[in-house]
Amino acid sequence: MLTVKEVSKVVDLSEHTIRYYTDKGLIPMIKRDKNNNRVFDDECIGTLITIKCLKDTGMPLDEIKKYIHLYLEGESTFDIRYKMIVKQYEIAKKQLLEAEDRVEFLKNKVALYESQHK
Amino acid sequence: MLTVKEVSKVVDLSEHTIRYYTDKGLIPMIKRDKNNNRVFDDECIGTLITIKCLKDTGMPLDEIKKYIHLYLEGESTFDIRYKMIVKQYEIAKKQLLEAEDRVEFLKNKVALYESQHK
DNA sequence: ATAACATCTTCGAGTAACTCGAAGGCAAAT
DNA sequence: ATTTGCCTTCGAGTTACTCGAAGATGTTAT
Repeated sequence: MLTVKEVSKVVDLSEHTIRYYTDKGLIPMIKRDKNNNRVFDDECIGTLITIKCLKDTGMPLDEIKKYIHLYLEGESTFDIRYKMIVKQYEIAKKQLLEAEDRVEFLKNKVALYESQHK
Repeated sequence: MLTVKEVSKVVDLSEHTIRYYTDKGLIPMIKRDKNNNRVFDDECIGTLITIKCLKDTGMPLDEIKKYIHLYLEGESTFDIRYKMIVKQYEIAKKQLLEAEDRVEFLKNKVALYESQHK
């Protein structure tokens, strides 16, 4: 059972961002303790990790929210959720190629600078 | 010599975004034709490609602008420019690892969905 | 020649996803 | 008892787009 500050370290997102996500309804299973503080269990943390991955593949928060809620609806939403994940998987693979290109590009730039350094 | 529309296809950025960049001063060497239309030569396109790469490694537009202008100042700014590029190169390598992790994560999710599909 | 169309321009408003700081509540430590 | 530290909510500000409207200009069709 972790606090906002603790999960912010675990998932590497700012405390502000984590509160923003909970308030937007992206982690609907989150509970509060007797002092009204957010408490994160393993399910919440797993959800946050999924949110982060989907966000980083460019999925808008509204669509991520939809995915989480479809998941909570159960088996009947299997097909649509599967399609959503496959789509992001394709995007992730494309992003990987682009990341490789950027590394190449900057590696060449660095090499160029170093060749000019007398 | 290309128009906004043409470069938008070459570098895969929207026409709006390209105008936004020129108006922000990120492509200071850009010229206008007799009808006041933006015209992009090879140098402009090279600059745009560099801008896109730096932006995708998370550099803010203001800092990219600074880099471009330092470049135009010549040799005296060599060291600072070199440091800026090395920094983004390190970030690009980190992003590559993260992109790999996302592909792995989503690949596993897809596999999980497919194992449950009867 | 004139009308229609495409493509360019500027401008201002709107949006997503943070990002920050202030003001205040509660609980343990000195 | 008060200071420290972490939590809360709220509202404002920022970045980087993103969009659409209104208008100038140049090209093509009749």
